[in-house]
Amino acid sequence: MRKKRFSHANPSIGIRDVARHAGVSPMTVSRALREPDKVSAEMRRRVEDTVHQIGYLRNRIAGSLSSNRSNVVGLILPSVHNSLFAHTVQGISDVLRTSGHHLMIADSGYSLADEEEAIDAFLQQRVCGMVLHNTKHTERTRALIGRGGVPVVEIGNLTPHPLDTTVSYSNYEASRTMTLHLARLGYRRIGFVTLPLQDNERSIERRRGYLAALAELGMREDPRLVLEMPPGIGSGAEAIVRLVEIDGGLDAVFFAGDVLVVGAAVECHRRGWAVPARVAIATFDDLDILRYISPTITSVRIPRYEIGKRSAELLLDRANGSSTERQSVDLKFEIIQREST
Amino acid sequence: MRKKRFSHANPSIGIRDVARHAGVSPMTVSRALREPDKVSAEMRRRVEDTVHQIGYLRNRIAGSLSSNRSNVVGLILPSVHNSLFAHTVQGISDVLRTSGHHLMIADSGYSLADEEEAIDAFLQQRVCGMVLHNTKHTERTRALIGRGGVPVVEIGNLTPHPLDTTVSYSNYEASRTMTLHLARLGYRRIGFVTLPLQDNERSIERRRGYLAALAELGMREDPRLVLEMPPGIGSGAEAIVRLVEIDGGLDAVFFAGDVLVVGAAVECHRRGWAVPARVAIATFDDLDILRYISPTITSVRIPRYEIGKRSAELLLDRANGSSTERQSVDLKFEIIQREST
DNA sequence: TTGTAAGCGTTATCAC
DNA sequence: GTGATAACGCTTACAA
Repeated sequence: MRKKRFSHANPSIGIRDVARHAGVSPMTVSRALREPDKVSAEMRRRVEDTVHQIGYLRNRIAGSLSSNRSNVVGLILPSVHNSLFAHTVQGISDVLRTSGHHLMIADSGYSLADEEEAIDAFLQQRVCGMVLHNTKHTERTRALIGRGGVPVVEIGNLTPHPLDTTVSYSNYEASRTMTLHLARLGYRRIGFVTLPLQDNERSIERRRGYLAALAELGMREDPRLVLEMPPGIGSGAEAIVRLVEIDGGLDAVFFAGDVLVVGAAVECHRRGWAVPARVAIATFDDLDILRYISPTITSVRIPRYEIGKRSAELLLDRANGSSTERQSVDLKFEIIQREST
Repeated sequence: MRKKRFSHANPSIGIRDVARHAGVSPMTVSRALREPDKVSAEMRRRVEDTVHQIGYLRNRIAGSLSSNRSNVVGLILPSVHNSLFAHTVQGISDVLRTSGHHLMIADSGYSLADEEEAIDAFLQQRVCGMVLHNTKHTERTRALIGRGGVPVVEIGNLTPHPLDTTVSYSNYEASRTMTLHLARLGYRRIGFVTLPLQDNERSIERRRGYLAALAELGMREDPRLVLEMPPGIGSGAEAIVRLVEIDGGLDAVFFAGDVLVVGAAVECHRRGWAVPARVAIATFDDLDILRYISPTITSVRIPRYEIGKRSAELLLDRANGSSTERQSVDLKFEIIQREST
């Protein structure tokens, strides 16, 4: 016997209502909606008609509980705000949409503790998989994911010890390669501007790549030529001025990310410093604008959309059990040589 | 008698396990976790300890089904990719995080049909509210929302006939005001570059505002001075060239959104067209970069972060029943006068 | 303050 | 191909 509960404000139309109206069992309705092939053509039509008639809306919450499966993927970004991630999110979103999945986004505010909290929350929501931009995590995060039984893809860096699967590129190699590229072009005193290093494996790896290149080249590392700056256009402008003023011999600066280089380019223009004659500049992240401003700016191109796409694909493969192996997919990078170097 | 289902791969730890270990009833565990105040201090501690010990993870799916409440908000954007939305998403995200809610994002690809599909999906997921950027919708979308019983906030335009609540600014007024501003500065032949108008109330309203201003000023509307262009930097460059070449008397161009104006600025610089002497330029959306490039660019400033924040706040008020009235909140805009005009 | 019983709306299982 | 039944893991309502 079913009792009515008073609390439910929304006595919404359920699968049994559809069943009653169509004169079939709830189970048949459920089948007709989820696996139309396992139901006779006529039955399918009858159910679909009834659904439209009475305006039935499937309850995925109930479905998920019953089937112990969900169609929601969680994504954790250092910052929702940062437009660099937009391409990656689009890649993920595009894949999920075509397979009937949904995307939940949280930001970790560049803090490992916040990431942990977000992961905990996602696990409580029983997401079917997670994409993490970070590759550094708290102990408890690793523990949670370890026993969570939920597939995870890390995308910020091709880390040597992934939690599970990783789809990315090597920040170390990209940074090293660009530095070598600058040296090959003849630059001898190369400055480096990094984003905050705290808890950020990507920044740390980029700096490591820069230093490795210097070592290979037999160039002496000079701490005064390495600046740690917050993100932002103004930050890049400030950085180029400080570097040039510290060292008259400086002939190139590599900006390790964000829009720093845009500020630098503008500032050079403003001060009449010829680029690349007076100082060459290069950057990570092939922002659209780099191709348009004058001089056009040399950069590392990262396949951000592709990273989103592939990571979502692999995640879904793992989530539906069609693949069980952990992978490390290296999507590489390119050096785009332009006028600024 | 409870039968075991064979299908469940993850015989995860449930609330009854916690209850057993702690020597209390499941109900008490539930209370201790959701409403700690309604439980004795000692009981609270005992439950919390047990939770940590056995590694229990709340199942929100089950909770939502049972309570007929959810803590997930759905957001539908024309394009996830577009970085202009980043501020708004951040505003929403910040509010949701502090109140224990989650954000699900879908994109409608600038198509009303896709928006409808996304809304249908969100409703199936039983979101507790939705934020829509679009203000134009299909019939069925309106019907779905009408009977959905789920609060909705529209944010793209302060539309006169909102589905429910709206938090935005008037695209019409902003565009009109900027056009009047240009006229007041002495410009007499003002071109207008709009983003695609198809199904986009924002673009349509902006053009309407421009035309209204011309009428007020007694300036004749010239269809050749109105260009509809796709978004993108290159698009803006192309537009300025076409407009200047069409009409030698043109003395200003108002770019109605996106990064169009950046392309225009760069192109003017490249061709040696003095800004604003040869042609003045202005735009919607106070992108960071507009303050840095030379000349700095006049723009409409829209409180994007604030729109996200306020819309999330109102949505939650509606969702938890603490407010039942539909509102139209006008967050206004500002004209930022800079060197380009 | 704590416990008991019933049910949230669906799906897995197994029988027909 | 279709249906009956028992869960899924939690919360509501009410009793103690």
